[in-house]
Amino acid sequence: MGRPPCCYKEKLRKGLWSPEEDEKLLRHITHHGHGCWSSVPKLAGLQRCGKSCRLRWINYLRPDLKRGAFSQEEESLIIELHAVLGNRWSQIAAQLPGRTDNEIKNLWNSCLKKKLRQRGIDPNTHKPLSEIKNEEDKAFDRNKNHEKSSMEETSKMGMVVQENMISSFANERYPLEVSSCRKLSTNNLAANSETHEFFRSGCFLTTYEDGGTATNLVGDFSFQQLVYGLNFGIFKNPDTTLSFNSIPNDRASNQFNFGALPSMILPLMSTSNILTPRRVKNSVCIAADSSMNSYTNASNGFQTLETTMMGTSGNSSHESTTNIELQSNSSFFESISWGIENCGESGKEAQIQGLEANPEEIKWPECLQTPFLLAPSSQNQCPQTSYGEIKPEVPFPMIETTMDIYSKDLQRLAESFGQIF
DNA sequence: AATACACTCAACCGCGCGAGC
DNA sequence: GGCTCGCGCGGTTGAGTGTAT
Repeated sequence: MGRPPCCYKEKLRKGLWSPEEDEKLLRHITHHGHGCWSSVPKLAGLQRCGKSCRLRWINYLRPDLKRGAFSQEEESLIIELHAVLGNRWSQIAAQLPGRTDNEIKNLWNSCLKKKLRQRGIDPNTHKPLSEIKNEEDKAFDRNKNHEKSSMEETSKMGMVVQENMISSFANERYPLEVSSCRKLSTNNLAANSETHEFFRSGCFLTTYEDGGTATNLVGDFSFQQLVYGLNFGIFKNPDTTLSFNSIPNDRASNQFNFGALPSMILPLMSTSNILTPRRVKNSVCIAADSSMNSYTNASNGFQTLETTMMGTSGNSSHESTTNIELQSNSSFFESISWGIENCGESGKEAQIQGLEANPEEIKWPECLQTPFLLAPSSQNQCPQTSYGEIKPEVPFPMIETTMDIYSKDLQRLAESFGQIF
């Protein structure tokens, strides 16, 4: 039990401040500073306690206060900071000039918490609400998927993964495993604002000796990351090497290795570019948690998959959201099921060479012959392109996509590691 | 128009902490 | 070391306002 409030000592006013009171307090502090708050009311001629005066000054009268609604940037920053600092409102407020802890706290409680929940994120832990459920699902899927083993399908799709190449981050390993490749049902995708999947992943920003750069995702791959990878592939440097969804570089040998998803992108990209090994100059790993929601656009039937990636490193944190809009296609969604082939080096080489030699002969699952449409969610006028019709020489829409934003944000994170790319 | 409900936000309250005695 | 006091923080409240029925 703390001390009784100072207001109990005397008969002091409580409640809302009148303009006259504001005027008195403002005039006093402007001329004399606040000094000892407990003496302010007496000196300013107010029937208030010092605590109340202090609060009124800090939250309302202070001249450097920023008025008006919070910007999107401010909201994002608050979410980022909250992920790191929790409910330390004063520390959060210190990062937002002109904003008070009280203001931020109110915004959080009335608005931001709700927004996060709508994204399927627990505002307290900043982890997806579905995490526990997903873990249960994964445990279930692990058993099922191991039974039916997707080796054959994996081979068809040219997916090659070496588990021992997977780097760890945050002192943990997130090995690729079949169980993480959860298949989504159409019903799930049709649900409104549902978090489908949560995956922990590492994100690598890599520069190559030939001057190229790449963003590699690694970790607990999922179907969503496949879509994520498509998003990367469509809009980011389509005519050069893309390792966005590859297994991370094997640092021991400084060798770039190939991942599970490029085969999905092959019809869109130059095969040789994707598969040509490149020597790594530098690479930084960023730990990240991600969640994905889908929304259905009733007017055009498009699914918007919204991926939110939250990364932390040291004292900094980050959140970015990527949207990709897909036209619903039940056969496509239902049929995607891919796994990992933990093959040896020779097997990998053979597959790579095979693909390089005869990229046209890649066997695609029947379902993937069904065209699906891609368009950036913010630009519905973007050409709707059947992936089967895309030719490498056709220029891709190079627009400021969310992926570009994402890259910038990753850059910020990378800089927090003290590395410049 | 009346009522209920939801939401925002200013302000209050309790408590922890550190300084001073 | 123990006590008092002031400051600052975070949780909570409740008046005011907006919106739906």
